[in-house]
Parts: sequence; structure tokens; C-alpha cells
Amino acid sequence: METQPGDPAALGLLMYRAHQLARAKANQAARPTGIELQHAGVLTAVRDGKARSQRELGEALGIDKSTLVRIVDDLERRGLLRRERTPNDRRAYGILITAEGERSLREAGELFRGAMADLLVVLDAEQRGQLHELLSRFVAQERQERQERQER
Amino acid sequence: METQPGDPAALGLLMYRAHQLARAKANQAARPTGIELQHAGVLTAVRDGKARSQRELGEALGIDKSTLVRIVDDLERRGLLRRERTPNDRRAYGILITAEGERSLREAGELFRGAMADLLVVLDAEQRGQLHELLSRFVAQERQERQERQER
DNA sequence: TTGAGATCATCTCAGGTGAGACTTTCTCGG
DNA sequence: CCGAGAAAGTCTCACCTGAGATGATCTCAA
Repeated sequence: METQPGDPAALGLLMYRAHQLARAKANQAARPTGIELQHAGVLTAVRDGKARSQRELGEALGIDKSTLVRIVDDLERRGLLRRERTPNDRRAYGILITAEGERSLREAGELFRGAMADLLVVLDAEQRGQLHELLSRFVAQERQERQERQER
Repeated sequence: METQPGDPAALGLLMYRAHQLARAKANQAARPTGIELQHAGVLTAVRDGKARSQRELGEALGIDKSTLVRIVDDLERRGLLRRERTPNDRRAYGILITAEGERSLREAGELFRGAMADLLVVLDAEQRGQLHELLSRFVAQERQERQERQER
């Protein structure tokens, strides 16, 4: 994968490969818990109160609405979270994490973190911070764009 | 997408979102040419002689073998590349890009580069270099691992 | 030379994914 | 208050993807 730093297209491939590698390792590590990255992402967002409806959830995580229904179905079936009708908007559901969900999330989260930490040994602390900062800035523009579009 | 720089798991989500954003913009930009990122990746690798067989191609790009057969089928049908039996190994195909393929690739490549460049305006030249360097190092370990595994 | 096992490409099939239709509910201007 | 249009969630269907099976060919040791 020797690519020229000047070529913008090369960065795209690198992002893809990086994601691919991270996902593979993380899912592999957490296999015993039966929880995959998508599940953990949903559970985390719910636990941290980052999203109240399924729609917000999907948007925050970049998961399609149809796929999200299936994931929430799955997690609800396993008792890791539950839907609850909201009093003021009867179209929407409030999504709540259960105690069991918190437990599973902690367990799987440890494994994910471990796997990712393994991969990150090739970078020192400063470099990880840089990478985080650069990717955050890169990704942030999408949200900005969407906001601007709405304002018009 | 406010995440804590210290959390390794957060980096995984950022990688996913970054890839997602880049892919969406790039594919959207090149839609008129009928060429998607995967096609371009294959054509580029072939043009640059990075891979002689389909197997190597898939490995270089992180594309599954089955999927790759379909992509090559597609590109061959459109006359952008062709398979050619190799003289010394009649199992494998040599993959060659056609003149038309080079033309299409240049055209789509421009559009991809443009889209990616648009996204990269939020980073200055030095930061792009950093990002490239960091991701390269992160991704490189997979190849290393594989090599080490083979040596045993 | 031959037979066992590896390798390349292909095919098949089961499972995942997203766009769009649909239902119910909300919002808001008239 | 009412009707039009938007929004949340669900469902359907067509497409995409990857793991494993298959067939042809190669490699290599006996």
C-alpha cells in the first residue's frame, strides 16, 4: 500500500483500509459476547443519551433507518434495551438501555477497547491524539454542511 | 460527534465515518462516468501494475474474491479491461487495462480527486501529510502480521 | 512419474443493506 | 377545526457481499 501523500484519492483508500482493519479486529475480539460493533455503537449512544429516537440514533452512527430497526429489534429481543412510547409524540419511541444492556456493553466495550489498543500500539500517545483530531475535523464538516442546508 | 481523544474505540467510529463520507462524495461526483470507487481502485491497481492476478488485486484493495470476479466481469463487459490467460499458469488470468479503460479512469479519477480535495480543504497541506502518514502506519501492520504469519 | 495438497478463479447460496412505499401521528397555515 | 404535508417507525424488495464448494491447474516430495 505505498501511496503518494499528495494524492487525495489515496487517503480515501487508507480510510477504507483502516476502518476495515479496525472493524475486523474489534468484532473478532468481542465475538464471545455476541455483540458486534453496530450493537455496541447503538448501546453506547443510548447509554450516553446522545440520541433519544431511532432516527437520531441512525444519524449519529451513520446507520440506515431500516438497518437500525433490525438492530434495535435484535437488542430488545435480547433484553439489552427497550423501546418505550414517548408521551408527547406517539410516533416516536424512546430507547432505553437496561441493566443487562449496560453490563453487556461494559464487557464488550472492554474487548473492543483492547483490540483497538492493540492496533494502536504502532502510534504513540501524541500521534493518536493527532489522528483523532484530524479525523474529527474531517468528519465534522458533514454535520456542518447538513446544518447549513437546513438553514436555507 | 464529540468523542474523547483518549478512547480508542472512538477512533474506530471516526475511521468509519471518514470513510463513509469520502466514499459518498466520491461516488456522487463520479456518477456521470458510471464508474464507482471500486471500479476505479481496480483499474488503478491494474494500470500501475500493482497486481497481476485477481487474487493480488483483491488483497491490495481489500475486496473479497467473489466480489472481485463480478467487478472484473463488469469492467470487461464495458471494455475497460480484459483478461488474458497467462502462459505459465493456466489457472490465473493476467488483467490488462485497455485504452478505453485508461481514458475512463483518467476522467473518473479527476472527479474523485476533485471530490476528495473538496473534503480536504478543512486540512492544510501539513495536516494532510500527517493524516496520510498516520493512517499508513496504522494500516501497514496488517500486512506485516500476514507476512510474519507466513514465515512461521 | 505420480499422487496429495495448495492455488486461482468461479459459482452458489445465505445473509446483510438501503431506497422507497406505507401507516400512524404530528404540525401548521388557512 | 381541517386538510396538506412532514416525520417516526416499519416493511418489502432488489441488490450487494462474503464464506464455502467446485473445477482446473500447479507444485513438490516420494
